[in-house]
Amino acid sequence: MKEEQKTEQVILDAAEIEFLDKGFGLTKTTEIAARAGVNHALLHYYFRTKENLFEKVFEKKVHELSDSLLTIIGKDCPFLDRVKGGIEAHFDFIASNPKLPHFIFNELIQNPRRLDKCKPFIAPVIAAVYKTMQDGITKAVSEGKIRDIDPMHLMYDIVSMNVVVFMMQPVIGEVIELEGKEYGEFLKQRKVENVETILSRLRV
Amino acid sequence: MKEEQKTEQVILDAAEIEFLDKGFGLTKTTEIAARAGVNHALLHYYFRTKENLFEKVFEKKVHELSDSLLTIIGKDCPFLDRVKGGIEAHFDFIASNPKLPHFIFNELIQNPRRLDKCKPFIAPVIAAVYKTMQDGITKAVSEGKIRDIDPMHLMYDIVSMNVVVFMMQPVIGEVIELEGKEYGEFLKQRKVENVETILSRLRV
DNA sequence: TGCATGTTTAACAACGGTGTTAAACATAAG
DNA sequence: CTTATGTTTAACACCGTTGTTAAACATGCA
Repeated sequence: MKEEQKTEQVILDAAEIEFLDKGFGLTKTTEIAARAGVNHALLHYYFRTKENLFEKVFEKKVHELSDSLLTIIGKDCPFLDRVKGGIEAHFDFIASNPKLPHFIFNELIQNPRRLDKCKPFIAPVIAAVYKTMQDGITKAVSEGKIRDIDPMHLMYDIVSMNVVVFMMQPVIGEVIELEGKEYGEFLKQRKVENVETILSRLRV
Repeated sequence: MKEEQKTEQVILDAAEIEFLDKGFGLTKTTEIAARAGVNHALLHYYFRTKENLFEKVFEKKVHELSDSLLTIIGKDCPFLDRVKGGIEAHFDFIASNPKLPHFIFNELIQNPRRLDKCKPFIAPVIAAVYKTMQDGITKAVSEGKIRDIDPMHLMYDIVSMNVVVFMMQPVIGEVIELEGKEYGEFLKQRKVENVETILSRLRV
């Protein structure tokens, strides 16, 4: 029975890699099985359909992505420091999961029906982040520490800056080398730049 | 012969819509034919293969997207005004072609071989924008009008802010209504916010 | 020992998508 | 009128993918 769970997990791990790479529509169950080092009949034995298997992976990934928004609200400290920490934490998360945003966007575009299933647990997270930010902003503004900003726009600013870096990585990776920079070095600079840009927007 | 070109164009237009929506892998040639109001045999008569048809569409789209970078360099005027105009023009372009960035990224991820074919005409555009920006920045910095910034980062900042708005539209569209805002209104605000954020980053 | 469960093997059915072909038809141009 | 070309119809071959099934095997547990 331990063996049983282990195999299921091996298949799930393989499926995660394949789905994240190619999306639902272009992933072949046979290749998942091959990656898992397992017969393709066994995959159907455990999950019956590709759709079932996908949903398990997808839900997990949606949770990971929406939870990542929570990293934007960091520890309790002066607002600007908090935003800085939040941006950096979020940046690091995306750096560790570079394919995640594109994967989620793509699946939701390709099959909007999935949106209904995950809206219930995305919405509260956004609402929570929104509220926490709102409080922080109101306080910091009243203290004259920052300029006013709609929390939704601040979230968009942060997510935009952090996400695009990694979405464009496969495309720009080689081109950037033409400029003589290592891509790793560029990423480091980019993190600093993202923080600096958002903070500039906030500073009075 | 006029008829001939017209039909070819009708097919290309239909293909463009389908490919932009679903990507190469998930688009069916039969559906392209159906949308074009044309028999599916005729499609093969004109283009022989799905791949051929796709390449025609893809090249056109890559050109559109890379050329859009040129809109960032607007008319000749004080640097900050120029950047403002550039951001707005770029924003408007993406607004008119909201599916374009995701489409291009997706195809290049799915089939990196395509990158080689379009790198030759993307690279010069980036280089041109880079150089023009570099000149503008150097001058404005020496006049004490802006803080220094790497042109590549400035490009990234602008593209990031503008692109994500429309990439997340299908996902966030409904959620944002919960906040009581019209999405159209949100977009208008977003355009202002993008300009403001970038300009804040530049101002001394 | 024997049973239950996990796993493999191998073959198969069903389906859908790509691309081909041949025959018929429409129509404009010579 | 005749020919060339664009177009439709309908049928087809080919292939890959999903999902199923039956039989055999391995292994641990009763």
